[in-house]
Order: sequence, then C-alpha cells, then structure tokens
Amino acid sequence: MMESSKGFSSPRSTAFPAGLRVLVVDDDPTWLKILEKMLKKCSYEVTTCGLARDALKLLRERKGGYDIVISDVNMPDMDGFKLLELVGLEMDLPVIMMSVDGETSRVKKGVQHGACDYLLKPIRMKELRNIWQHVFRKRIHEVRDIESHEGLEGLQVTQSGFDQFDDGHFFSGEDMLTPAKKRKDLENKHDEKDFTDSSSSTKKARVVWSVDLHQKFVKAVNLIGYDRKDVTCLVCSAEVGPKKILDLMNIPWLTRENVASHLQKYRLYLSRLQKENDLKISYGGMKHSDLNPQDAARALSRQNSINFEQNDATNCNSRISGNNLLIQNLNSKSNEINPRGTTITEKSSPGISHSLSPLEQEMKFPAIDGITPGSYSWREVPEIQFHQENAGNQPEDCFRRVAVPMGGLQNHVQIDQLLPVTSISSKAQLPNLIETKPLNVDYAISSFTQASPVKTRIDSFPVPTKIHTGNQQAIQPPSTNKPSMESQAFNPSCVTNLESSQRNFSSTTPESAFTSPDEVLQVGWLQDYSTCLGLQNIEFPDFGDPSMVAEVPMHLYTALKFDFEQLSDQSELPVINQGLFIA
DNA sequence: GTCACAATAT
DNA sequence: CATATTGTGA
Repeated sequence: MMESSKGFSSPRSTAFPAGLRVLVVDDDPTWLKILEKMLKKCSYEVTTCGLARDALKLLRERKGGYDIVISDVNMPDMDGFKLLELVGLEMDLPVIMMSVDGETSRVKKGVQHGACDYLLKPIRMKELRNIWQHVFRKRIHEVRDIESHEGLEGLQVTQSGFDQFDDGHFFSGEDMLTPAKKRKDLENKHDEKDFTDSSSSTKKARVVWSVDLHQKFVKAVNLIGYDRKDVTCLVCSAEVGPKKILDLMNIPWLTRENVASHLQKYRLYLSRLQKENDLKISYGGMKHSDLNPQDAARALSRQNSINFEQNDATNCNSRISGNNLLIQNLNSKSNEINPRGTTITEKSSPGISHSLSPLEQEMKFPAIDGITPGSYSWREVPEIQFHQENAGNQPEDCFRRVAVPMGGLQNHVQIDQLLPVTSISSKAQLPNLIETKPLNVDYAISSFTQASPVKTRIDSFPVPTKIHTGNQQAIQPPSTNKPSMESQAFNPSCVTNLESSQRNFSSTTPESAFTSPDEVLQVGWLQDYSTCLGLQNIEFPDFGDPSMVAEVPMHLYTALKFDFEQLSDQSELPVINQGLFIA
C-alpha cells in the first residue's frame, strides 16, 4: 500500500502524469537511451537499467519507488517474462512489455501473464505518452476494491485458479489456454499487503433471483399483506416496500436494494401480465369488466398468500397458451395497449409496427420468458416440464438428464469474473449435444462435467431430497461454495431418481388437470405453498434453475407452446385480472 | 444490435 | 420508497 500511495502522490506539485516514475529495462543500451529520452520528454521520471537482475534489485530495494515498469522481452540475464512474473508477484506494478517482433504467441504470453501492455519497437512517443493510463487504471481499481471490500471474500473462492502460480512454473513452456484477462496476482503475502489486487476482485457479486429466492420473496410479500385480497394489488401497493420484504425474507446477504430492484421487476412483470389479460379478455368478447375473477380471488381470501402462486401459475398458463391468440388480439385491438412501463416501451421491437411490437414480443416469448435465463417465470416451470414429459420429447428427455446436474446449482449470487471461458464453452456444448446426440447422455454429461466445476456459482438451492441428500442449505451467503454439487452432478443415480420422481408426479396429476382454466387454477391452488413449492423444489429442481432451463433448444419451446395453447386456450386468469396495480 | 436483468442514480 | 437510468451479459 505504501507503494501505491506514494505512487504519484509524491509529485504533488505537478499534474498527475508528469513525474510518473518509470523504470526501463532493456539490455540494449541504444534503446535504453532512446526510451529514456522519450520518456523524459513526457515529463516522466526515468530510471534505466540494462539488466533485468538489476532492475529487480532496484525494485526490491525501493519498493514503491516506481510507478510503472517497461521491460524488453529478450534479455540475456533474465527472460522478460520472468521479470514480469516477479514484479507481478512482488510488487504488483503495471508492467509494459516490449520487443521487436510482434509474434502473436509472444504478445499473448505477455498479456496473459500480466503485462498491462505490449509495445512493439520501434516505440513511438504517443505510445509512451499514454502509459500513465495503466497506473491510473490500477489506481482506480484499488479504490474500488477498497470500497467494495465486503462480502466478496468468500466469493472469490474459485477465483481464477491462477492463484497458485507463484512458484517458478508460472510460465510453462507454452501458452496457457486460459487467457486470464486480468492478472490476478499473488497473494498479498509479502509485507506489502496492498489490497491492491486491482484487476481481479473488481466486480461485485450479482444477486441471481432464482426461483427459490423468488419464492421467499413472494412469501415475504404475502406475510406483509396477509389480509389483502389480491396480491398483485398488494405487491404494487406502497405498504409492501423493499425494506419489509427484506426483513421478512431474512436472508442475511441480501440487501434492500436487491429486493427493491427485484420488486420493481416483479411489478413490471405483473403489470405486463395484466395488460395481456385485458387484451385477451376484451378480445374474447367477455368484456371482462370484472367480477368473477375477483370473486374467485376473494374466495381465496385468507389464502391470498397463495394468490401469488396462483396468479403466477395462471398467468403462466395463460401466457403460454395465449401466444397466437394474444398476438392477434393485439393486432385487432391495439387499444391502449401500451405494453410495459416507460422503460421498456422504448424498445420498439424490430420489424413489427407500432405499439404492437413490444407486446408482440412479450407474447411471443412468454413461454420462453419464464424459462429464459434469468427470467424464470414466477412459477410455472413445473408445468411446462410436465408437458414436455407427456409429449415424450426425445431431446427434452435428454436435456433433462443433462440438466439435472445443474439443478443443484441454483445460485443466488454469481461472480462475474469467473465465468468467462468455461461457462461459455459449457453452454455452447450443451445444446449441441442435446440436439444432435440425444441418446448419448453420458457424453453430454461428461463434457458438462468439465465445464461445470468452473462455473462459479454459488449453490444454495434446496435440492430435492431424492437427488440431493437433503437440503442442507436453504439460503446461504455467497461465500459458501458447494463442491458437493460436482459429485452430485455426475452421479447417474441422480438422474434416475429425478426421472422417476417426475414420473410419479405426473401420474399423480394427470395432464388433464390443465385442460380447463378452472382446473388450472385449482392446480395452482393445490400446489400452493407447501405443495406447490414443495413440488417445485423437490420434484423439479432442475427446472428451478433458469440457467439450466435456458439450454432447452428452441424447437422445444415451440412444441411446448402448442401444447399449452390447446390446453388452456381462453382460460382467463381470474385472479390476475384483479386490479393489478395502477392499471 | 437487442433484450432482460440487476445495480445504481435520481 | 418509486422510478429512471445505466451497465452488463447473453
């Protein structure tokens, strides 16, 4: 820290870039001279060094005596990369590498291993003039890190995996396949613990509103307005505030802001639904205007807690079923349909004209909407799956198996930096596998395996008993990482169990249940809290994870869509209609 | 480029 | 606390 602070703070007199203390290392005296001259022209404070060894010595002796290092790659006494490594480990200074050739692999290597820049000789003034940016950038990161120092510790768990390179083998012969975009460095061991760590820990963990988490959220809301008749209303009313919800949810790591954000999204979602409903209704001819729906809802009275679920369930069905219908409606009755709130409105959809477009989109994807990563319907997942099962969709089947592993991964918090390469690869692979080789589950799984561990998500989802042995951790702080999931993920038995459990479920509740609107409602009801939630969590954990569901191939969605259309057709969600907020 | 989401700003 | 804006990943 000392070093960083003194950084450019010392030359207070001059504007920041000026006085930047640069250490230049190059075995070629000529270049050394040239660089020195150029750098001085930039008003930098220059120190030159013909030997990497000496440079290192200087750096060690005067910790914090330099702001940045510029080093040639090819040097007799020590490989430039080695110097880079040591500097990175010991003082975490920005290092710029340079060489005459721009061989890609070499540049790559330099950057991968922490060089903040790689310059090719001949070096021009303008390149040097700007090097201060690296110091500045680092500085900024430091500040950020300090500020957001909080709970991240636990999160860093998986970190880059690069951490333990401090021993010499840092640079093995070839390039490492994983481009560490940012150099994560070394432990702060050595005295100077500068919390600097600049590059890495920069990002904050994002809260992922998994189904599970959302359920807690909903529950909390219901608790607040127990006597309310209509949840939608409730949610949108002021008495529900984020603070209260947060308290009721009782999830330590969650912040009020998190809840507020989610609430906002949820409200938006509800309002959107309402609109859809209205449209549908009017289209259907039943001038809606009221009642039945309300009454029904009222009947639920004290169970309004359930309303939520109900609503959701219903909505979901309607939405799904509606697709085509709705769209048509829109076209004919474009009325007030101003789809979403202002925010979203702006997003006029492509091709389609006027106000319809936005809505159209919604309608178009509703089915997907719920499944889409991050979007998860507020509760319909299980049903969808259901139909899939019935449909006996091949790919689906496969998909499910593959997906299972992830079910346990429900994550509430996600660390951005980690995902990069791996997560991508896994995603890329899965779909293909599913589609092309439906039967080759093993293959899929295995490949998945490789990817998944890296995927850094914090597992916290109460996994189905059958699959996972009990749900030890209902909610847990981001800090916990569950290695267990890995093993679980690939345990074949999991798959089997899950499947059977699903079967059971299906037999219990025949698809017919979904045929009529009422029934839909009932089902939703039945399931309500204990049941519904239970089922969701226990029976269909895999579907609980949005990310996983996301892997479902498009055609599947399509298929589903149809199913639902037939099943619930005009079903109007009684409950939903209720005065959704604001209206 | 678009979209949804969550974070953050107002 | 509500709502608008921004940043980000897909």
